[in-house]
Amino acid sequence: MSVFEKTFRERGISLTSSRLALFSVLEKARGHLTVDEILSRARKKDRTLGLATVYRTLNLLCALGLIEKHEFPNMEATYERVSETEHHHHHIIDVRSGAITEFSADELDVVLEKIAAAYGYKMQGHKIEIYGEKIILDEASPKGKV
Amino acid sequence: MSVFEKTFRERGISLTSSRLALFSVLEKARGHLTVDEILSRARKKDRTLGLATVYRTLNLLCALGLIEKHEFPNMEATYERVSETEHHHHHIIDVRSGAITEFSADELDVVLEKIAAAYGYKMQGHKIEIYGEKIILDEASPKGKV
DNA sequence: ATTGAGAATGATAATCTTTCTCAATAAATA
DNA sequence: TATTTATTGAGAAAGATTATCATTCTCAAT
Repeated sequence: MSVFEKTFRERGISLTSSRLALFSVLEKARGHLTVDEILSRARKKDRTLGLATVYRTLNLLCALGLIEKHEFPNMEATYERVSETEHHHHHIIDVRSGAITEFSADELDVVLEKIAAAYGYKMQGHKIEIYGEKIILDEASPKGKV
Repeated sequence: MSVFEKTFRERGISLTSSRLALFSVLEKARGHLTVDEILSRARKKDRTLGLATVYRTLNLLCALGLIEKHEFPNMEATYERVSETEHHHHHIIDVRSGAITEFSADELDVVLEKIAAAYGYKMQGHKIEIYGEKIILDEASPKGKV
């Protein structure tokens, strides 16, 4: 049984065919999915799935901590499964292409926790985004162009 | 002359009464302002100012690096003047109240730059958000409640 | 298996924020 | 001051998400 399904059962939340179709898409997917990608993939399993149900289910899964929503500037929102095995990760956003690269930086957690504490907060979560440009190893320069 | 005005002159960008009204609001304000707050404050100076112009000018000021846009989950977007004197800062978001606290952590910049470099990126900007709950110094506990 | 109460659904309307369109206006330059 | 061009305001439009509501489904108790 999938983790999503297990969580729903444990919590006594109804398992419907819409939800199972969405579980399958989200648990199977690698990386970030937009709402439309999620809808069209899930419709292959459940032909009548509606957009509102997708939003409702995504919100529910976020609230349960099973998926994460990502909103980067000038980009469509995306959703991603929270892995049980992999660490919490952060993102490098390519300012040119919008490409997303993930990285982990667990060593920063304690630093951020201390900062939070210094301001009287108990840290519950954090988010780091690096915006940058891909370094292109220049193939032209060596030729000595003026 | 204000920094905003100076920048516009240097770049040869038109100075209109709409823009001057908005400059005054943004340069004077402390902290984060929503679009509606900005519009209503600026309308006191320029009675006919339109919403579209507010958005256009905010986008322009963001592009020039004079203000920053902040978008936190489930909150209205806010804008904030980029200070010439203060450092770049980050945010602690109170998950209960939505209150925003600012902090600086320049020592993390170099760490993030290294991470970016390790992935082949030249860092151009970064954003750190800490989500947490305010620690309430409990006044009841010391009484020894069971 | 059947039932009944409540939860979930799909379709669509509504909402909210932001951008677009375009005729009218204002700014900058000569 | 005339001319050229950019900017403006108003409202339409777009895009994303949520609300509404009658219908359908789930699930525990029969």
